[in-house]
Amino acid sequence: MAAVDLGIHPGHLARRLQQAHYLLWNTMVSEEITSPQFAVMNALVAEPGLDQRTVGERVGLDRSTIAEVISRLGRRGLLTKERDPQDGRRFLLRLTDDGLRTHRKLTVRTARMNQVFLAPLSPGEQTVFLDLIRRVADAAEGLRSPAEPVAARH
Amino acid sequence: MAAVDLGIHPGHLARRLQQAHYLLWNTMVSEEITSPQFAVMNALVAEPGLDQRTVGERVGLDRSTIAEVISRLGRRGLLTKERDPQDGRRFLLRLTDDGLRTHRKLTVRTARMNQVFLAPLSPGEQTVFLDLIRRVADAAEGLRSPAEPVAARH
DNA sequence: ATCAATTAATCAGGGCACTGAGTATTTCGG
DNA sequence: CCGAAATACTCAGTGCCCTGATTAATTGAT
Repeated sequence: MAAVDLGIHPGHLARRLQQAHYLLWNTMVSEEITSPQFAVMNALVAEPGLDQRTVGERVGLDRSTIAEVISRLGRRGLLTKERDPQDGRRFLLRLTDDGLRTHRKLTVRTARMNQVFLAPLSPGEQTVFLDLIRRVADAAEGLRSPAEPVAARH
Repeated sequence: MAAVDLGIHPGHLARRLQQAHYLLWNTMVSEEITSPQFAVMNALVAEPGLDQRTVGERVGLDRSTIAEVISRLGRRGLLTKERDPQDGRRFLLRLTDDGLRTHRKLTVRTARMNQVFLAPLSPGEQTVFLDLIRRVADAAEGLRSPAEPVAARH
């Protein structure tokens, strides 16, 4: 019986946490717009005219995923995509009026959902919770690039 | 500027946490076997001969996803699937010798990965971290079924 | 000015996750 | 015993997530 207790495996718990969140989002926020889609819209509210790659960086989505998410948002008429006249490789992204309206509406619901989601924890625990997740996620993300050798250059 | 700070949104952090874990798993544990696949194998080490649905319940995967995961594990010869002679609807699942060997090998690497993953936190914080995630995930999962009325009867 | 690296975006391919609909088998009420 | 309800699994469809390869545009070094 070499089985392990997954209840103490952070990865397994992280997956279950995300699934729980997915479920709650779907019932309390929107069945149309997903959480990653909202994150992208939110980034464009903060900084209109960002290009695809940068948006992905802001919200933590890789190049392929961000392309799909943006294409879906575009199909629904929530954002526009136009070539950067300064740099023909980029597409500049902007929310439409509809996109702005949707973002505003979801912002309210999202706040409510967050309260429900964190309700099992005391206010103090909630703060700790967010802090701990952030620290673990940040640290692991830092491991991505094998510590660029500070570019000694020429 | 109605943009929100996603850094205090537990759902957004949960997604980033899971992505970070995915990355670390891929580099430190296995590029072949994924974390959900390991979870399924682990459930079958603990309880050989479980049916598909129950395995899904144990590891937190829905009926569709568990079917895919099991089909992949079967294709690689890590588990076998045979009809339950007692109940023709079920398939009983068992790890092969190869599956058992693989599980044993990954168990070691998984433990190492967990250490690295949680390294940014002090031992005390690690315990709190796991406890908080578990509580939030459990509570949200409890919201799934609209509170079965405790079946008073007969 | 030109050719080589770099960069933004796309495409192909594999895997996880959910819902709603459909099939086969078992169970239960009358 | 028999038909309805429940159960295990499958299938189709959508969306997120990653990697490796490709294409188009820009930048940089000779």
